[in-house]
Amino acid sequence: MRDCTEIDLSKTLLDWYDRHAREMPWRIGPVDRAAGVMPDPYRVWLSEVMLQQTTVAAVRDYFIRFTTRWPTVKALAQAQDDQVMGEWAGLGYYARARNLLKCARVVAAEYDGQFPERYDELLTLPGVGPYTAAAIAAIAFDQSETVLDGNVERVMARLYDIHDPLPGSKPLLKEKAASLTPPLRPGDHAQAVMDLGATICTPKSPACGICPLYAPCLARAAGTQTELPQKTPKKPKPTRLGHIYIAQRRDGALLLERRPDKGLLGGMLGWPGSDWSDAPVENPPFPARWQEIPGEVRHTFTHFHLILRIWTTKLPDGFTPDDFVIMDKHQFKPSDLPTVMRKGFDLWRGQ
DNA sequence: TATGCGTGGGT
DNA sequence: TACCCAAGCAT
Repeated sequence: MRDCTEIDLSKTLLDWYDRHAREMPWRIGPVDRAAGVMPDPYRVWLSEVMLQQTTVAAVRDYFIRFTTRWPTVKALAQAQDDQVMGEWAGLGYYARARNLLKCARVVAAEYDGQFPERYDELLTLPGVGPYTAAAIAAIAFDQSETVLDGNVERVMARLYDIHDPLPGSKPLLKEKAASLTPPLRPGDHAQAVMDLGATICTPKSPACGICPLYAPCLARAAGTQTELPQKTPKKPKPTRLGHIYIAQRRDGALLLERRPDKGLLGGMLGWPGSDWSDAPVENPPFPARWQEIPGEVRHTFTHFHLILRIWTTKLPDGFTPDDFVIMDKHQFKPSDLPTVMRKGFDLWRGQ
């Protein structure tokens, strides 16, 4: 049972959304939605997976390329793994791409290409967690589910002036968010809260002066909005070192490797190399006169900084070492590489 | 509950 | 520069 205040807040938010909703390739705007147009669940799912920990600006072009190449979940389910990994290259968190394919194949095979509509059933799909399941149920199927992402956490922490630190405060924030979720237009409501968090209730300098929730916001009243939400402090990132080896044949073909599915950059194409550590052990893919090229690659992952040295040599004709991939000049695309590997390629090509 | 997992943009 | 942050999930 909700009291009148939450209903009022929800209506205020929807009114604001009706006027200020952002346009996105995967979104059905409030006007079309009011006319009965519903989004394609495949596109909602794909966009939500891409948007996990990733900005709208970074996702837009990837989403267009994916949906152009694979317009339906059945089409995606039939794609080859390396084609999907290549198309995902540069977007990061590559386990998402592997789970994307798994999920597409489950939906194609077990659901005849129709996404399930219920939260708990969505939650069983690979790569679909509590946020994404709620987002799909609310946005694609207008079910009254509550999304809790970074935006919603921030908006709720401020609206209710909650100082308990994340992630411990998640249950409380979810409870607050649920109390605002309306029985009607839950999809628009979910997108409204997230739009508010992305454009008004921003992390650094929230635009409280133009916020539709200015009046009821407890943090704004207390002047604590920029301190919220509180987060437990992060650990410092160590710096690791490594070597990579780029070998090219006379005809231009390159020696690469497909990385194992588990772990960092799992399933992606990359250059053969050493381990990444304080004292990496040099580990060329075959014995040769390897030359170190000037400069280094610097890259930062989620939990460590990396400095890579680049070594190069000629790849002998007719040489096909086990556990490596030889890519012809015309089939190799730098854009198929994860960014750290593309940086290595760029440095090598530029010298 | 804590940790591993990418990348690019903003300040 | 060195953080912080972004529509989280799997283990």
